[in-house]
Amino acid sequence: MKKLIELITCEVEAAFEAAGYDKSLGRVTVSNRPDLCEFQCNGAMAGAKQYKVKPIDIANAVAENLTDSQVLSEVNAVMPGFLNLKIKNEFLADYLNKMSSTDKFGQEMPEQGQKVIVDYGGPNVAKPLHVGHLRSAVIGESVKRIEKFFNNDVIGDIHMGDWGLQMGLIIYELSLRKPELPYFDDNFEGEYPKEAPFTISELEEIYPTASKKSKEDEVFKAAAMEATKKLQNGVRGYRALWNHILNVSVTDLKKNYNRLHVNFEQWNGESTVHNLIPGMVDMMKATGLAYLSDGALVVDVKEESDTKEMPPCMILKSDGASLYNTTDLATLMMRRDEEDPKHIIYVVDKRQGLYFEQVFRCARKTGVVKDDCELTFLGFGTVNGKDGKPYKTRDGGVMRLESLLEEIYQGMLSKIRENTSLSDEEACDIAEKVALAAVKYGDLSNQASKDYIFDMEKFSSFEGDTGPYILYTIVRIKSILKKYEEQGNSVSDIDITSCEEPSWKALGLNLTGMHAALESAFSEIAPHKICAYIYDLANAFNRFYHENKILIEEDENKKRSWIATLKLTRDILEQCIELLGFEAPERM
RNA sequence: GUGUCCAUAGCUCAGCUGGAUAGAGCAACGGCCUUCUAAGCCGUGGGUCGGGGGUUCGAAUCCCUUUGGGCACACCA
Repeated sequence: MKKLIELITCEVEAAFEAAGYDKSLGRVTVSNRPDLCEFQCNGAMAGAKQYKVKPIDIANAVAENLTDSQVLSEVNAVMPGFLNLKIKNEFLADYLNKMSSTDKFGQEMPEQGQKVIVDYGGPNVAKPLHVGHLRSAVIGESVKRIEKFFNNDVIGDIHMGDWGLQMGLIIYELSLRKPELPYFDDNFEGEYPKEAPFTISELEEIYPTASKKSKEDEVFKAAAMEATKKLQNGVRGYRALWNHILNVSVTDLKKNYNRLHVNFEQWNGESTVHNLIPGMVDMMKATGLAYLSDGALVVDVKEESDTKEMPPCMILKSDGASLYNTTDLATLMMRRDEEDPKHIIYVVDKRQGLYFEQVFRCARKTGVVKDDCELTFLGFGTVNGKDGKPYKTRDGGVMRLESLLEEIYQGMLSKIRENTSLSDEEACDIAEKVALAAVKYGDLSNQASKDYIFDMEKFSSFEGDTGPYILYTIVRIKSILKKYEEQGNSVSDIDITSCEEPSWKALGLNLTGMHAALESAFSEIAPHKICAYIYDLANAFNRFYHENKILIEEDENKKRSWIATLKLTRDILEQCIELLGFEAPERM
């Protein structure tokens, strides 16, 4: 269904036309002066020059044509030429009823969905997740849900780093520690053990140790590179070991991501496209686009319009080994052939912006993506501590995602226990939900591209523009609806009818704003627009709640209408937080 | 050096396809619970939107310039 603002715009456009002016001047926006009006149109001032007429004269003429509008209750032309508009309460009530009874609240969307892939530029295998991975996961999950809401067929690919030197480092370090393992015996022909010879915690210790050694010790590094090569060449024992590393890591990753309610349809990684690389490289060489420069195979991606330096995109290192670029390009090629996506969104650290620009250009030039496939780089900013520097633990180490979530969860749990006397089981369930909302809302309410300060106290304080505030609002509504039902009433199939309470109208107008909010969140790939919207909506509801006693309202019709309005408010809020990737408990 | 992003209240941030008095939250202060959850609501104080110039009837918003930051700049990912 059409957005409310479009319906009003239609009215005003017609009035402009009837007054002899261009109808494009009739664009209506939400008022920035709620004390004066609900909607406004500034077209009279824009048109004054064009028609050489005073803006106020145009505004007056247009207002004249709107006197018997079915939509508008009030039209005022004020100096210097604003058109201040208010809509009829009955019209609003009608509109809200239509929203209630229409699928997805009447949100307009493309009829034909398209295939979209979200690439999380994933975590490295064998390295613990940290706050940086939080952003990718949380933003990516929300983007995925928004895409899905708008009828797109969306695939999330975690895209792990599972193939480079890091794997060689781990394998080589392991060969020093446990040389007796059959994986290192070239003559071993039996079946390798099913159990991995290490746990996730050991793995997480081995990798940084080996990484450090390789930076300090050339010999170690060379041996690790040799191990990498053997792995990539398919040496049996190394492959078996690699599988163990992968399995142990993936199991751990799934545990963490499950807690975040983040899911991936694909668990691809750099290794997935290993076999595609030779063919791709040959193709790039054959077309003459790839050439040797300082020993490395590169593709020029410079364009004439560039004002900045644009280094070529490297396909192979001078030693002939593949690198990040190679696997990303090969992945694009694989997706082209297997999924044929129309849009690929990379949710990765914004510092990789230039790198992705190179990859995108190279991909276009060499045809590994089709022309009809849009490529988007959704770069996110750094998570900082209160000192404005990258987030660390108290002793300066990297904060593990696991510990971070646990800390917030424990904080929530003790607060909930203070305030309520719920069963342990319910308290834990609520704490988990509220903690998740706190973390996700805290992240998503910022623009993705900006750095933000991760302030555990702020997120746990439950006050102001936070996830818990949104949940609390929803729980309040649920509680009222439940009480209403307990009084023997049904909350479904009730119509909203208009009333005179300003706080009701303010709430209603806010509800109609959902369409524009979700639409811009979708088109701009900006979950924070949803946060801003539901915060406003929650405020509007809480104001209404405090000004009116719903359950003891004596006018039965009014009461029923209010209940229906509450139900719509709850449904929209829950829809929105679902798009953000969290949910509300029944009580809190 | 080149490019890019940023600079708005004491702090953290909205607002940026130009519009009327620049908004929230936190912090400070003052009200509101015998009535649907006070994790709430209402109110007060707090700003030359980094500086300068320009375009415009109108600029936090667009353009130029300047200062101060962050980040990136082929064999890491």
